Amino acid sequence: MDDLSMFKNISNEEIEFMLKCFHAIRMTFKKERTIISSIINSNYIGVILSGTAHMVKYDYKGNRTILEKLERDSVFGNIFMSLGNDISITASTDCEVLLIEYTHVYEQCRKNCRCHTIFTSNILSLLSSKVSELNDRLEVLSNRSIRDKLLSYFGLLVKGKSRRSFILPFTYTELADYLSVDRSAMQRELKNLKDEGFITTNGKRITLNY
Amino acid sequence: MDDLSMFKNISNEEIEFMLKCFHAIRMTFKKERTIISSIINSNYIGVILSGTAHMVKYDYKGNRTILEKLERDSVFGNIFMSLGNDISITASTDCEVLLIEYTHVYEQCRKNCRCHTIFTSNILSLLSSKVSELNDRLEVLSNRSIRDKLLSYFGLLVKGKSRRSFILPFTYTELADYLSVDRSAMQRELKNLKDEGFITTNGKRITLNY
DNA sequence: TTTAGTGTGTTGTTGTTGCAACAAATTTAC
DNA sequence: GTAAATTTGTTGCAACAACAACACACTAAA
Repeated sequence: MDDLSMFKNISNEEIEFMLKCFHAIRMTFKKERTIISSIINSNYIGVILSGTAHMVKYDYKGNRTILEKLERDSVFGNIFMSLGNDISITASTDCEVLLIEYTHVYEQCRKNCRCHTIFTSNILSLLSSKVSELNDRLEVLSNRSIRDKLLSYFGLLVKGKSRRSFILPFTYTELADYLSVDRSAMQRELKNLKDEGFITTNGKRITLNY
Repeated sequence: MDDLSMFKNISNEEIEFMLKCFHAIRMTFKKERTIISSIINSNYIGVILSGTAHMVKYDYKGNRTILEKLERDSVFGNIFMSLGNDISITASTDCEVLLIEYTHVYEQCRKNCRCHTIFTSNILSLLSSKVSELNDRLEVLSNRSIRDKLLSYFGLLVKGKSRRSFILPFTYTELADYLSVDRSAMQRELKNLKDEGFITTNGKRITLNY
């Protein structure tokens, strides 16, 4: 349990104590079952303990978009993403989740435990990474052309790395979704980038030559 | 001072005490001056006390994107937005800001003051709203056409309001930047929407007829 | 092993968007 | 109150991207 980001630097004994204090709920969900109901979604913060789940969105046409893939350690709840009627979280395999009421995140109880302070600080860190992630995506999407979106995204993937090469963490179809562009148009642009020598690809391995 | 979101539920005396404890810095900036320097940006969280500022990004072609408009109570800093070389915060009028070191947000000092706990909780709230805001912007930008971007953005502006009418919080030039589209193309699309009867405009007041 | 499902790669066509350029209106500065 | 700067509104044109449609590769299931 102490390997979860939200419990970082908290001992297992302390965690056990906190979870009791928080009246945390442990639930299991069968594959394909909906984890988030509107009741839960307004008051709880959840973390996946085992299995995988998808955060999905249905648009007005009924098209399903996977907003996020959740696995052990992934956190969800209204603080991280305003979950409206159109968004839900569904178990993609059998999975186990831990649910904690918001109140405990926002307010320290009287006891003023050391672990609670750390817990809050951990949630703060998680939220901060979330913001960073969203900002990255925004930076990519704010490019006007597919070419610039691709280059901007590739730039993020090699940022801070020594080699200007990386393995795409998506299928190409998913990449098009992430960039919010037409897949075939993206494919065409990738081809152009290859032909012009800007990039070299080998399956999902992409190398930037600039 | 106690009207600022980050100091919500904290008395002015406590605030004064905290600011001393935090070694908070108060600075003023003349119009058009850059507020964020790389030194400040890595270690501080800032809040605008008076005046207005813009968080802007320039891409390699020189296109300007307004990432955010900042006014009294707006908070900025790396937890809220990874500020790179291409992003800066510029005073759009003379303004005054308060700067607090990160350390104080993440870590409680020994004293374990009530106000510090509340302060952290307030920052948590702010971050959470930030996430929500970014998600909104992402939803807008993930639309593939200018028309859908506009309609999606207008939809957000009337969400929860009784009247399907609002005053645009931007100039039209700024709106184009916000949507990451060409201004003239956006203007053309607005004209189409008007001609087709979807919207009615009167200066910056826009009414949705659907 | 066949079949269904999904991902990849490609192309023609059509509608949309970015760009450049300009005039008119409005705001801001002096 | 006038000049300067910015915003708004328009248009033609060229470039671009979405869409649709298809073939092929690969994977998983029956």
